[in-house]
Amino acid sequence: MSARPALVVLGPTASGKSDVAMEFARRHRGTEIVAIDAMQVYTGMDIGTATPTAADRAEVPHHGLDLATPDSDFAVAEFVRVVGEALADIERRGARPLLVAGTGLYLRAVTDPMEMPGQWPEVRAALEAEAAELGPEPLFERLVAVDPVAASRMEPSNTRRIVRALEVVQGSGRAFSSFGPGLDHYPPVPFVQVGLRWPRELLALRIEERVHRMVAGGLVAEVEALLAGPGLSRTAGQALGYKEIVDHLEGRCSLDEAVDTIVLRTRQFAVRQERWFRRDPRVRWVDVEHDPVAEVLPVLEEISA
RNA sequence: GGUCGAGUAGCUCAGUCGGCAGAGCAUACGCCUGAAAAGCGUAGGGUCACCGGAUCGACGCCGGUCUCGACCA
Repeated sequence: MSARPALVVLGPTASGKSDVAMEFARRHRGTEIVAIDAMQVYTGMDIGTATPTAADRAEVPHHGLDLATPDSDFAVAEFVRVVGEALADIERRGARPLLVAGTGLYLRAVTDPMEMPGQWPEVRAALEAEAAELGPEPLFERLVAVDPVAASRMEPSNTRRIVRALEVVQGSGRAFSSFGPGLDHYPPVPFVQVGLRWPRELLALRIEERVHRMVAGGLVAEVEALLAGPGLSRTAGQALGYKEIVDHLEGRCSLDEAVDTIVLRTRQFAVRQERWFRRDPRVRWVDVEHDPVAEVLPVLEEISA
C-alpha cells in the first residue's frame, strides 16, 4: 500500500453515498470509484440495485460493477480477488481509490486481511441433507466438539453458518476458526472510512421515494427482461426489489403489494446495514439530515488530505 | 329504528370450564469468515371499547353505553 490511505464512504441504502463519491471524484481528478456492493456486481440488474449510471461511469472510472451474469452464483472470495486487482491497478497508475460500500462483509473482506477457506460442495450437500432431516442441533453439537471457538461465535439454530463451518473443517482438515481472528477485531488498516448516518424516519422516506422512482423508471421491465433470459441465480435472486416483482409478475401479489413489500424490506435492510457498520470503531460518522453531498463532502475532503 | 356479529399489543387475530394476558408480523437491540440485499437470536410493548353489578376471583357471566360491520325495515 502507498502512504496515502484509500478512502471509504459507507452507509445504508439510499443514504446518498454514491452522490457524495461522484462529487468528490469530480473535484479531485485521479479518483476512481470502487463499488462495494453484493448486488451491483450483476450485469443487467441496474435499476433495482441503483448501479451508477452510464453517464457517471463515463465521467469517473468505476470498479466492482458487472462482474457476473445474473444467472451465475457469486460470492465474497471472488469479489475480493477482483477488487484486490482493481485496487492494485489504481495504485499503479497513481490514482486514488474511493470505495463506496453498502455491503458490510464485502467491505471487511477487502479492508481487513481475511484468509478465505475454500468450498467443498459435496461435503456441504451432505451436511445440508443431514440438517434438513435432523435439524441443526446434532450438527451444532459436532461443531462444538471439533471447533469450540467457531461454535461459540454462532447460534445453535443458525443452520447455514453451522453447515458452512463444518464444511470447512471437514474439507480443509483445519478448524474453521483458524482462518482468522473473527469479525470483532478491528486492527488499524490503510483505509479511512466515513459513514453516513441518517435519522431513521428521514431515511425511511428517502427509501420509499427511491423505490417508487425505481418502479417509475422501469424496474418491472428490467425484471421481465431478466426472467425472459436465463433467469436469476441463487445469489442474484435474493436482490431486494427483484424477488418481489417476480412474485407480482407470476401472479402472487398485486404491483402495489409488491412495492409495499420492497419498501418495508429495504427499510429493514438499511437498519441491518447500520447495525453492521456501527460496530466498527474505525469509522468516522457524519450525521446527515438534508443534503448528503453538502454535509459529507467537507469531512471527506478533510480526511483525505 | 330493529336484529345479529365484532371491539384484546402499532397491525392481523387466538384465548378451552371464571383462576398469572397469548401468537404471527411490525419495532428496538445483538450476532455473523466463499449465499451477506442472505442467515440467526434476544427484548420491550396491554385501561382486554367504556360504566356499573354478581362472585374469593372476570377478557370471559349479568345490565347498560359507545363505535364499526352485515342484514331487516
